[in-house]
Amino acid sequence: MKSLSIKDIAVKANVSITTVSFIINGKAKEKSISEAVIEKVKKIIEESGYKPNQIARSLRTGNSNIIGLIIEDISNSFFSRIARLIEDKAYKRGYKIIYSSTENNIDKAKELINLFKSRKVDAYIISPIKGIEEDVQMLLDDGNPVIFFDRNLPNVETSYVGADHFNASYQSIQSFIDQGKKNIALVTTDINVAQITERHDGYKKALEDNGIKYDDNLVLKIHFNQEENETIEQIKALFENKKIDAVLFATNYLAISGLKALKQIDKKIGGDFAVIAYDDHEAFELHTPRISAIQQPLEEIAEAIIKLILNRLSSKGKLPAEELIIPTRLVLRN
Amino acid sequence: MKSLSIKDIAVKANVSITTVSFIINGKAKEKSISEAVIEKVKKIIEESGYKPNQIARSLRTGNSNIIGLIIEDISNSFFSRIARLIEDKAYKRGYKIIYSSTENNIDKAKELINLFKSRKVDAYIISPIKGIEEDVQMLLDDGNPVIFFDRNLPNVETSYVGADHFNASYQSIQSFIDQGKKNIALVTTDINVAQITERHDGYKKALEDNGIKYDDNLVLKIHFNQEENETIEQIKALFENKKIDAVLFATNYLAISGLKALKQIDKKIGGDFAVIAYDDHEAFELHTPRISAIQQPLEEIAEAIIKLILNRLSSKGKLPAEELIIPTRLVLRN
DNA sequence: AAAGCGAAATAAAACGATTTAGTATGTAAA
DNA sequence: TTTACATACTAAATCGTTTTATTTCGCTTT
Repeated sequence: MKSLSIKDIAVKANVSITTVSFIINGKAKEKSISEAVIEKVKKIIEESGYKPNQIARSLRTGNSNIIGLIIEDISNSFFSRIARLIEDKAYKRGYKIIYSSTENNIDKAKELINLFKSRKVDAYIISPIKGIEEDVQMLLDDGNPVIFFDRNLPNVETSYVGADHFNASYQSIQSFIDQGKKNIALVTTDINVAQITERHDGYKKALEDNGIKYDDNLVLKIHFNQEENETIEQIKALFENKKIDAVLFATNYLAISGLKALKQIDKKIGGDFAVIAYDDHEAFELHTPRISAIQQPLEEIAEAIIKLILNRLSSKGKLPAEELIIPTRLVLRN
Repeated sequence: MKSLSIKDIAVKANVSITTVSFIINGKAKEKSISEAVIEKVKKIIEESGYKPNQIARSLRTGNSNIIGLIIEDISNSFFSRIARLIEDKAYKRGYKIIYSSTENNIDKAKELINLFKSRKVDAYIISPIKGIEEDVQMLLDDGNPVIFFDRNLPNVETSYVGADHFNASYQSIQSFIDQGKKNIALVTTDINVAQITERHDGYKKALEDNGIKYDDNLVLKIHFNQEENETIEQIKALFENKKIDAVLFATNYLAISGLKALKQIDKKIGGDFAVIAYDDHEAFELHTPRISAIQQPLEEIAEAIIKLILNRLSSKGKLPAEELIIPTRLVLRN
């Protein structure tokens, strides 16, 4: 069964397509359509269950009411939660979200941008990776709103919403030091993005400010796409070979692997060994003992992203790039 | 800057739009376009970076190469993992996924179906809830492929992929009984979907088959949309007021809440008190002691869904509805 | 009665692709 | 020489909307 078109409605109501279109789009008054006709047409639309074809509409108007969301991995709880919040908020304002995961693969990220471009999404929300600067710049040059979140690309001038990774990391290390820890390790990833280097820098700075010498041997960089088992082995090696009394995990999935590693070598978390994880996770509250974590205010981040996007969409001219750095919360669980 | 259209390419190459279209769509040979022209046009497309406007293409061909995925909640790890797998597999076959969460809200689910319909998605993958039968039936009547997963709606005849919830539940209870447990509780939700009632039925049947009387007081039905704190209080009440030596949690988020509750009342999991959770979760492996869980084979489920969808998309005629019941795996962690 | 004007409605172009039904040309078969 | 047919290519219709420009009509005004 073919679905109804505006033409079918026009025929049924015995008016022109134009008239129906004006009524659908709330321009009836403005275009001085008579009350009687408005009523008649609305009734027919109601009864027939007609819904305008969004594809035709998009083709004509050039916008899709779709926002593209490009993230690292939808199955990571940080991203899936943010996605859910963004989806909710966008939905309430009449926008749909399409999301897709890059898996930190530059080619896939580029492909996704092209795909979204050919689908004429109205705006892009991207958690970017290095190597896509040019592609993003092209989007911007074409006048598309683009918001980065979680991570930033220094050479691209567009708005950014993210947590204060540097300070979050700094404070965690400071709290270790306040507890009297001296040999503080950092387990991080080797992906080259601002958010990760900021976390690394905060670690360094906190040590230096407290007169502790930075030791590269206490920093473990895990390769992004490797098997979890290998990660666990590397973390075990770190703890077995070095004297360490505190560790900051730079992402929640690293922390999960780390906890597994600690369990395997039976290293207890407690008085003389402390752990903090970046990004909270359900497992941390439940763990015995409970694991301290840096919480990013997801709700605030999502809200900020949507606000920026909608501002850009509603204003014709280009707005200056804004940077929103949102403070994190260190939840110490002991 | 306006993006290029097929017309621009045609002008540049000094051929007709038709010719360009044939070449883009790989019909050049079939339509006997000369090798020289093919080369020339391809070169121009390459150099200019032209990408066909998918919206125009969709309008004309009537299909979008988009599959709509309607789930309960993308931030639930079961769904986000499935989503990721489906996305991956679909992507490799040239399909995009748009997903959206219903939050178990009938109106939102209906709205989503309409939204996807007006966007002309090629197929629907739905984890359905009661109350949307008519809407789905309309989709089917219009010839749209619809696949249910995780849950089924008995009165709608369409393909379904899901785990063997009844047996999973049955086996869990049987394993409790084999360990000598007698007072076995079930913590489940009050949402009225097949998958949840099947889990309940499996619980009942296993008890009966072992000569244990079913006791409604040992079954706690948690209201779906309530605050987690309330859930925890209810679970605490259950354990404090009844003599219970084993419990099956019917979803992973209930298990998470349950573990929190057990921690609060300091009830230890071990020899004389056993726990199994439906759907595995990272927290369970890490928990002390480790928590047993029923694993659904996500990869298999995703693969089955995609296969069914693609079959339906490639065959013109309607195929008979298929039901794929996939066995689960009970992982006992002690 | 002609001109002017506002109200009410519409015809037709446009968006950017696909596809049907051609046309023009050269060559082989009758 | 005509017919047939393959080759190489294209004009124009079409998908379902939005939107610009235009028409039609009745009513005032001069």
